[in-house]
Amino acid sequence: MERPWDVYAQACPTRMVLDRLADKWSVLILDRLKPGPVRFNGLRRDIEGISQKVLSATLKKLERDGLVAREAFPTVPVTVEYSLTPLGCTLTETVSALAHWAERNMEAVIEAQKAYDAALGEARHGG
Amino acid sequence: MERPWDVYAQACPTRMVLDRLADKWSVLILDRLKPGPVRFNGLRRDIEGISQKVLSATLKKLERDGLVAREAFPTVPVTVEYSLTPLGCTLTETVSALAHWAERNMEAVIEAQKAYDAALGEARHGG
DNA sequence: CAGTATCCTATTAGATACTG
DNA sequence: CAGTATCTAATAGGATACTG
Repeated sequence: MERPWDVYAQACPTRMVLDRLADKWSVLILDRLKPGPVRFNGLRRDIEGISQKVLSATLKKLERDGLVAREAFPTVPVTVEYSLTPLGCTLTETVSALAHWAERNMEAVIEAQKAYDAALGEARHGG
Repeated sequence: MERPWDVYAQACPTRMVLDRLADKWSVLILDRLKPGPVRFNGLRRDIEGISQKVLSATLKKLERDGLVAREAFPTVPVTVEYSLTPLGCTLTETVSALAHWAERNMEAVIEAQKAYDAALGEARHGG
């Protein structure tokens, strides 16, 4: 069963790409992979709060999109390294810009939230 | 009840901001607001596939974050305009970069997906 | 026009246990 | 180590009806 979003994503592929990026975990994984290859459990440790299941699923999507490469080494037990593809590299530059924006403007956003919430409280008491 | 994500978002506010951006609808709304103010039903029409409920909720979040401003005019029936705040404006520049990346690399992503899916099919038949 | 409220289903995500 | 499978709880989102 297709959801409306899927239908529109097909009509406008940009949305499809955006849909992949519009995922907090993807952004975090991409960012974590920037310095170099990382193993599955390394990612799991670094990205606090992500479950094994979601990490696995997200990596698969990123691999399918050609953003992340998976390489398995025939050790015992098996070792698997995830790294950025060239395509993934170009993306992380943009993603970094987003992360930097977040860092720079985090406080402004938090202030805005406080003001908004305070105004709501005012409205409730005063009106 | 707090989900793990919320806990980590509090510890790392960048994640909180990222969490807001990591939403396909937010990106689309921000982008649609770039040229100038748009009314509620205007957004609803322009952003195909979004429901009234989700549009309303997303706009509220964006307003709370100080990214979008809401102005109501005392007409009958009431008219409401949504526009970017200065903070929202700075964000859209970064978001645009992301959209442009998507446009430029859309084909590469689709090719990667095809290759990935084909390889899976091979594996199933051959292995 | 610009929403809110309600109901209900579908998808997601967490916990846990298991495997090569 | 690097996952998959299964079950379940929570949430998001669509459809619809209603309001100032």
